[in-house]
Amino acid sequence: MKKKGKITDIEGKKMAKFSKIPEATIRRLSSYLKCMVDLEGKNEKVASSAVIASICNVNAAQVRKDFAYFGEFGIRGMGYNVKDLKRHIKEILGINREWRIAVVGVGNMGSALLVYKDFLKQNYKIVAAFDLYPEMVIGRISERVGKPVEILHVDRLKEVVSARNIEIGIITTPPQEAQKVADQLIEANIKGILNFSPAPVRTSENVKLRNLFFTSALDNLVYYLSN
Amino acid sequence: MKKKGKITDIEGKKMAKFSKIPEATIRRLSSYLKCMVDLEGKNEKVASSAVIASICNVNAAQVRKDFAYFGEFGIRGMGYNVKDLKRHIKEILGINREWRIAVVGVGNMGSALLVYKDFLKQNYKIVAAFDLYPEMVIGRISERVGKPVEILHVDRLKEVVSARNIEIGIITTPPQEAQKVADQLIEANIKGILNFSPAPVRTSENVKLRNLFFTSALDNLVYYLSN
DNA sequence: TATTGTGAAGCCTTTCACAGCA
DNA sequence: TGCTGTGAAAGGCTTCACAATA
Repeated sequence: MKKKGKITDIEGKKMAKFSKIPEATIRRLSSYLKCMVDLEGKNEKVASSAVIASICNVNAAQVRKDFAYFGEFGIRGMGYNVKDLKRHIKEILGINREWRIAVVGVGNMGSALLVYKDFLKQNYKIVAAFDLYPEMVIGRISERVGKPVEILHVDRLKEVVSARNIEIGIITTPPQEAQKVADQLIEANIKGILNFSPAPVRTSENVKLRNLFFTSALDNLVYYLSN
Repeated sequence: MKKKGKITDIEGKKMAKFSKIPEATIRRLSSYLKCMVDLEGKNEKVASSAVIASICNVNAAQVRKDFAYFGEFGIRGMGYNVKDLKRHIKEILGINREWRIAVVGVGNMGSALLVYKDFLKQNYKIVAAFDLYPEMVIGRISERVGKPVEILHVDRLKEVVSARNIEIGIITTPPQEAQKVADQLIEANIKGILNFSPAPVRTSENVKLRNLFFTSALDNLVYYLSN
């Protein structure tokens, strides 16, 4: 950080000073992070932008520019220190602390998420699960995945979100329930929603929404297979 | 289609004549399609670009321009016919026919996908499932999800992909198996791979890859919650 | 010497604004 | 009249090319 200092340290937290960070950069940061975890697992200490670029399928200048938005993390002539870069990316993304999550809808997908190991590795902690029929859920999944969290009736959503300091809700209900659940999450003062259900969902202005549509990934793949 | 005819009909198939279609447009088409399905379910016959834009959180001009790459689908003064537009989008994406899929790795996530209803609705058909320990899988999931497809040993992948005309492989193995499975799928002459495992995967030039990293969606959400 | 950090150029995408049309 | 289709302008992102430097 020298000429134009791109980062401010406020109370020990790194923040982008110039908030004109491209959305695409943020998306790529996630993928760079996966790359760092992978390289760390292979005991690589240092990685050049060229190496990172080739793993993540992007241009090397892109990689350097993406990092440069947030500071000077590299060593000229060498590359980037894998451990340090990993730490920096986590700080930038805000995932250098635990995020407490509720899963709403404990069907097949929901129960898969309850035991999804990659969430835990990344400091994402599912601390509550809700369903319309908690007793049936327990019968359905308990012998298979154990009992990672108690399954509660969805009526208790607001109370429990508040009591357990839950900031993010994941919707894994059937599509016809998705909007209702979103409304309940908003009512419970959730901060962000990740919608796994294949239905469009509206939120209020102050609740961030991300959709994760499985078929969209397939649609995209198929388009490029067909054209 | 009038001045610059953006579409050719070759053997009954619509194709983009000028292939300079933005990638972002293709991503949005998927979301417009979900919107159309939703509106159709609500018995809406016609939708303006403004309505579609507001549901999909984009600009109305964007919506019109996206469609205009492929033809003139709208009616001035009216909007777009929901059913027709849905059909057009499916044609453009190439999902107006069945796509045969194999799921590799029948753990919690894999078995959730085997019975994921939205795939079927969209003409995505899972016609084979593979695991390292098929007998154990059957014990694990059969009483819960029934037996949508027979679970086969992964050794039979190449043979079965060929015999069943499978074009797409979905990887839902633990991360440490992902690359090996990708290599086997490539060896089996698969056309495209959708990687659900949280590990980076390399493919050969002629095999298209899409990653669907759950934590990336969370990372992105969290970044915007933190900043 | 190898590789980063970065202005500047070029390219791509979005938005505006309005002509064209049902 | 109301909404689409689209040229042109604006804006944003990526890539190039090279100075800076460990």
